[in-house]
Amino acid sequence: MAQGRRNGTPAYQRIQGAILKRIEAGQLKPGDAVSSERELARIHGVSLMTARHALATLESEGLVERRRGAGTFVAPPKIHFNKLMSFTEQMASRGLPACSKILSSSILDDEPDIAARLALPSASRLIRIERTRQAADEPFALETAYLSAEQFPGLTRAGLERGSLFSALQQDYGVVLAHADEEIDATAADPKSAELLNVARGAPLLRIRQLIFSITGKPTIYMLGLYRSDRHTLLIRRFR
Amino acid sequence: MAQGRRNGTPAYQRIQGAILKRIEAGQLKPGDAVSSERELARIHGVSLMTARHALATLESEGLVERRRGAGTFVAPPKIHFNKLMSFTEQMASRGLPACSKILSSSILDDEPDIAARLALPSASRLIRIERTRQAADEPFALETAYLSAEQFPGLTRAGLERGSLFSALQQDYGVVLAHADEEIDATAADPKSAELLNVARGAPLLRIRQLIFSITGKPTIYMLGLYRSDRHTLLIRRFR
DNA sequence: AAGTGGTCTAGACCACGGC
DNA sequence: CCGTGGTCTAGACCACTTC
Repeated sequence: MAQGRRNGTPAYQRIQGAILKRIEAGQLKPGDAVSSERELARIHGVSLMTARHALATLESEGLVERRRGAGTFVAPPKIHFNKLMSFTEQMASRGLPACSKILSSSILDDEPDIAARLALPSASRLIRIERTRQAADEPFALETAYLSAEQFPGLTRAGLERGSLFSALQQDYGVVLAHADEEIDATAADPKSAELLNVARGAPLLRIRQLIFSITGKPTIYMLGLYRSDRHTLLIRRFR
Repeated sequence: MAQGRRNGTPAYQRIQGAILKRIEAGQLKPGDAVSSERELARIHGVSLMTARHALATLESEGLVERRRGAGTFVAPPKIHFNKLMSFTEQMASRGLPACSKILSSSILDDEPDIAARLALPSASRLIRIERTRQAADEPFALETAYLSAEQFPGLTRAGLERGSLFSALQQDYGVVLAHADEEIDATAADPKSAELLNVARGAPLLRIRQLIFSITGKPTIYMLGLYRSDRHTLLIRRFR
């Protein structure tokens, strides 16, 4: 029979799909045993190597754990460390009410450094959006985002008040964000930031400069964030 | 013949080792083609599936890229984002000379908060090691590590001057570290830290508190680090 | 002892890339 | 066209865990 593709999808992907469906439906919970290689091979009418391949790649994606002699088990809930989330998503995931206020939204045409980071010609027109972020009526962050004015015409007036910048890019411009490289350090609050964040001048702030890439690999947003360190800590997980 | 293990190592790992050796020796540079599946199978006297497995897992580890119809190529220089590395490893990977100085090394028995983070009974005896880290003759970090005194007897005097804490744990106690959860914020330098780091009192510092886990999942080291923000930035990459 | 994952064989056909 | 990686078969033995 050769490829057991009934519909163009490789057999091992169909098997993975069947398992993922049961996990998403809640029939399989973390720690539960998944069908064994031999069982999957029998059920789906494939060879052992194919069933094995399905489980092996699910393991490398962190969805299941395999223990020799014991079986294959649904992996513990994935922890959302190091996830690229919009502010709105972050707050929602913590169950906190969030709001943000746009301080300014303008078009610049002489920011060669930032244009370069976005891989644009030096004199490109850029949208700059300055926002404060607050939770529980207290501002805790100041974020300035830069995007290509050419790529996102009309963004300045778009529905940034009602939703997140991330979802606006996706819904209005079809741009899906994939990952961000961030540079993190500490800095002292300058007078303007101090006032906006309601802290003393010179107070330590966490500074995060991030370059956010779309799934096509194109640098899309450059964002500078200043965070009150008494209201915000960054959690990351790193691996060997 | 069944398993082609000549020395207990699986054949696919021997093949990977041979490839990695050539990469490390500089014979293969990023972008260079690696031997094809069929070639590897012939050279090492294994079946195609085995050679394939060797390349497939190297790919999932990000060491090579495979392009259908074209071949397998050494992956571009690995970016060490979000990697758990010892200070010594970090500096070495940047080609910088590094050194550290142990300020104190002592045993404490009344640090219930820290003991709790390490999942130890409140009154556990803890080793505390305070070090400054420096590069180019200037201190840029102050790190305080806490470990179980019971788990690591004699560590205080062990060869921390000659090598890294990470490698000492691995070589002398067989403990291999796997990942770390970190909490990052900004703080102002207190008088003592300011003096040790040679900055003004109140200067902003990047503070990283990390709990480092071994491969067995046991919390093993609690480390508090203070970093001069003018000499050190943290780079991370996050994904959707 | 029975069942599981880990490794391996010696082939096969397909889809794709570059010449 | 030829070589590449992608998928797949129908078995095999080994090492390990669980009972």
